[in-house]
Amino acid sequence: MSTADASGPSEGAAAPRRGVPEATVARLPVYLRALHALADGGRTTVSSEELAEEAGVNSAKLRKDLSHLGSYGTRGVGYDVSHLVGEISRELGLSRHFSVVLVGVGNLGRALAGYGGFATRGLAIGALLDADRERVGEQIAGLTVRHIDDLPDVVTGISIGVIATPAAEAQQVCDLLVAAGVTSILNFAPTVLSVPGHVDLRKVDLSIELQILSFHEHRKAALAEGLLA
Amino acid sequence: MSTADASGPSEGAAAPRRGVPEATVARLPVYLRALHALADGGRTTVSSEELAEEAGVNSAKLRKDLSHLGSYGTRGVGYDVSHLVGEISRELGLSRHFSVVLVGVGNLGRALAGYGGFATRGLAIGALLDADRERVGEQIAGLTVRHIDDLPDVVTGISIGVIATPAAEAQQVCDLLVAAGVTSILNFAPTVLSVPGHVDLRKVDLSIELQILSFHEHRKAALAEGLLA
DNA sequence: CTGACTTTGTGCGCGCGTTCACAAGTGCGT
DNA sequence: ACGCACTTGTGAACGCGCGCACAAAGTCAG
Repeated sequence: MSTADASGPSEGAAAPRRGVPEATVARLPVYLRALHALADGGRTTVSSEELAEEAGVNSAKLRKDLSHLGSYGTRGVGYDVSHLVGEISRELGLSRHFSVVLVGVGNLGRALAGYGGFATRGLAIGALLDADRERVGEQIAGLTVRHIDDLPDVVTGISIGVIATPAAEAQQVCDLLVAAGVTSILNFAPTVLSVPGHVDLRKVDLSIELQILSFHEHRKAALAEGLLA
Repeated sequence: MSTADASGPSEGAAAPRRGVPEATVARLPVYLRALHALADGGRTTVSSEELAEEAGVNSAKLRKDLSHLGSYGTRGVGYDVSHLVGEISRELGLSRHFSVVLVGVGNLGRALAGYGGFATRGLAIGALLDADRERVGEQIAGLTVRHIDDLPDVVTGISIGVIATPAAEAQQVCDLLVAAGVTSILNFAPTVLSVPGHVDLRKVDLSIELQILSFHEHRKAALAEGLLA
């Protein structure tokens, strides 16, 4: 369960239940977005082929993914758009309307707070925190920034935390969140965090993504030079 | 090669050469960061066990990863920190000092431009573009924002593009980048982009990450309720 | 020089995820 | 009522990546 990477099961001991594969879970939000777009366009049903195209995946994969959360399609017809939206939302827990606490209101934090995609469906930022007294009291996206010292009071009933602080403070903030009862953390700080086993941790590292692209460019360039020689 | 997800090989036809696994490439930047930290701390050698701990991975995995880019360790001793930094940097193409063009200077774009992690080692933003005339001319992180119409002139010699625009404009911007010769794209807009086969595409989707955490919270909660019942 | 200790590099088995290909189910036209 | 066209759901094969466990290789003390 702990230290789950942006792409990896994690898993400790307990978990099975109805076992939806981690890889599938990671794609459900994409399907959901595509379905919303279709619904807004007035569509009521959609075939796996079409939806797969829209989501940028293989149609067989899509069907297998959906089959993991029950069979909600009709052979010969396809899937009912609004019904599928409901089922995926339920599976993702979006119908529970979890709140999120965001720590660190720098440029990235502001971007996240203002990010339409968050509030769009089911998830909403419930609190903003920062260590800088200058920022406390500021209004962002309809919320008032509070001081990090208020963290224990603020996170009552909130189980998801987002860390958008500098790397140096990330582990400390992480520990505070865990101590306050947060059990899922999304880390944007460029550091490896350690958390207790019962806490889910995901990371998004902007510079790593770029370095991976750099690698591919490097490889392409080396290949091209090799061909020239 | 096209439509590579944040976690998946991609692959079209050509590629082998010396074949470093995609999963390994994704971890190299993490090792690199840990190594820099060790070097700054004055360390000259490090064992796989130690470095693995620092990077949050299994030590066997670390050794296998490093073995993919040649054997640079000394049995009984460990790895030479600075030498390893050089080798990983070379493998990632960071010694080529690629420049990056960033399109979209909203909150997210600003965050990216100011992100220390970028410039840190080998990669630097070479140009900022935006469609909003209000923002053109503005100075951000030492660069002047230019208009998107200048894209063809600006990206000369730049092969990596970052898209931080709203979803609606992303595909259009993507096409412009590709037309201008960019062959690697990092997309932050919440949309599925399509690119020609020779272009590498990675995406970072903030809301998807949160929805995945929501799923895990949902599952934990359901499990707890199940135990109570 | 020898032997004990440390650490790397890797062969092997296992499980997950992807994909193909097809059987089974559904609606529509005649 | 019947068959045809369409689409789902899944069995099976394949390949990748992970982690264990160990042999090879090097260091250091005496």
